[in-house]
Amino acid sequence: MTPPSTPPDTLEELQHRVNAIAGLSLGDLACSANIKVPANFKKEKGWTGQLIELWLGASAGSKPEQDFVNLGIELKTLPITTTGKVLETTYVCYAHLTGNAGLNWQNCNVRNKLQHVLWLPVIGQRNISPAQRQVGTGIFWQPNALQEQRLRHDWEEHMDNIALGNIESLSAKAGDVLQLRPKAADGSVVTDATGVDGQMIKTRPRGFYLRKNFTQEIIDCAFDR
DNA sequence: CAATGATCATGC
DNA sequence: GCATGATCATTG
Repeated sequence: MTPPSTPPDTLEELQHRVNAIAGLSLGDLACSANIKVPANFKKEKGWTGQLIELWLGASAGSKPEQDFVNLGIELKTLPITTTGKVLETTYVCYAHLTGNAGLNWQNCNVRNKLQHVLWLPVIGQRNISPAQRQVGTGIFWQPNALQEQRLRHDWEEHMDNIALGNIESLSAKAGDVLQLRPKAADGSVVTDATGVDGQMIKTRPRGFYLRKNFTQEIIDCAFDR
């Protein structure tokens, strides 16, 4: 088995690719693709995601759009335990801290990405080596009305705070399902933002993240629990 | 011991 | 620096 060289043309094709790697370990997938598996993810934290992208034929790159643009689907790997518990929060996208006038929930990047996502659970327990971690069954998900409402509520609250110059007092504690956290190579990276008095300030870049309770709910629902 | 805040790799 | 892929590790 080798990784596909083209993106999937249809949802069915994508589903087949997902089914083909379900149950396999990251070691199997890396070996078949001639890639070396890191001993741990202290470095190369995005390794799993990039390996799965390769196997599903996702268009690589850092473009702010879905992984499968033609299908309108976003791919997310989700680290879980063998008993199905979500281990980490999920990065959604970069948060712009200025120039957000005219941006609303309907046209924002968060909604655009979460409109239709393919969740791929992967064992992520640290006591299981990366090579041995198994890929689970893919879950095609679209937010229901209530889920979208909760996401929208948190998103609007965060965006209001950003616009009002409260970015420095915003912590990851805000938001029931969607949080704002630092997102940068290290603490030296800064970007423009609006300060409390409306002046331009420099602050650490932020990103939107999905809380664990939210993603847990998605997989529980998918496994009918 | 979960969650927040920090950090790693890569390609512009 | 921005944006993608995320997990690490200190701390409350």
